Amino acid sequence: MKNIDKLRRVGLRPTKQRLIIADILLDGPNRHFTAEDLQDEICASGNYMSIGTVYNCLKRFKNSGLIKQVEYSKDTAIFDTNTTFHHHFLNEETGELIDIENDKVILGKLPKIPSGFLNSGVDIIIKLKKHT
Amino acid sequence: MKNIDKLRRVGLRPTKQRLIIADILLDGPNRHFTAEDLQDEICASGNYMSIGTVYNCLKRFKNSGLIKQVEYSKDTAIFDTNTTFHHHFLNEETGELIDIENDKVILGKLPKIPSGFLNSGVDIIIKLKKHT
DNA sequence: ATTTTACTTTAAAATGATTCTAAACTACTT
DNA sequence: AAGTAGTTTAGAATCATTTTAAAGTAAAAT
Repeated sequence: MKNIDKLRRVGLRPTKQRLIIADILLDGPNRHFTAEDLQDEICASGNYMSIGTVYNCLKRFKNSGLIKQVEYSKDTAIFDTNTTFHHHFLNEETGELIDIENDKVILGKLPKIPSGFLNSGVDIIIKLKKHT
Repeated sequence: MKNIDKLRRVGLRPTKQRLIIADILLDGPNRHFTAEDLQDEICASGNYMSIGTVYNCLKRFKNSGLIKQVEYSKDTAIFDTNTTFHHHFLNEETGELIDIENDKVILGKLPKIPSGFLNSGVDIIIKLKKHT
């Protein structure tokens, strides 16, 4: 599907800037990135976009389900083009994330959900350090 | 054990400010808190401490293993007096965290750890939303 | 006990990520 | 073609956190 239609389908007006970002994010392979990473790529593609617009677009893309935001990043927000239900390895030294597809993990036993609440998602992070 | 000895045992010089913080954190029941929460409690206890010192102490307490830092907080660092291996429920509406003791969860299947790396810890977050 | 040394605290400035603002712009509707 | 509602922009503002450099303090050495 063309990116202009992906935007329309989720109710986002397809502006020039959103299409630039969609072309970068929604076609290639999955990846993890920050707002600044994306702005650099926009520059590298010969375009320009204010950092405010980059943040604004990322928020809208996320709220529309076109991308996800990784929940457990410290200083800087990390976004993820993989919108399926999945988990992550985290390289503790570099901060690098690697996807773990959902079928690679099975939770054998879950705790009792506090009453009045529903489980609305499980996130698993497996931290990695270099083998000695 | 007296807090002055808990500090000495991990190699932290027991200054007046570290003892104030130790008295607040290391005696009562487990809790989750931010640097600002702690500064408020220090005030409430009739003491004063600059926010820089609060951050500095929290970092040293964490590096010494007296407290932990919750990995998946967005804007503000959240600390945890529960230093055992455990997981969390996250109330998505309020941001409130609830501990899940380790024996309440069993991982039935783990993904293959990338070669050259060791699993250095697993963090599980179960997000909660209010039951309709 | 006094001096010395290394570590700690402090207020304030600096930083860095993110959000807000208000004006200029543009996609869509009429 | 004109109107309107949503969008982009630069720059200011905000907020958590870190850094700075000077003043203070705990522990070690005399």
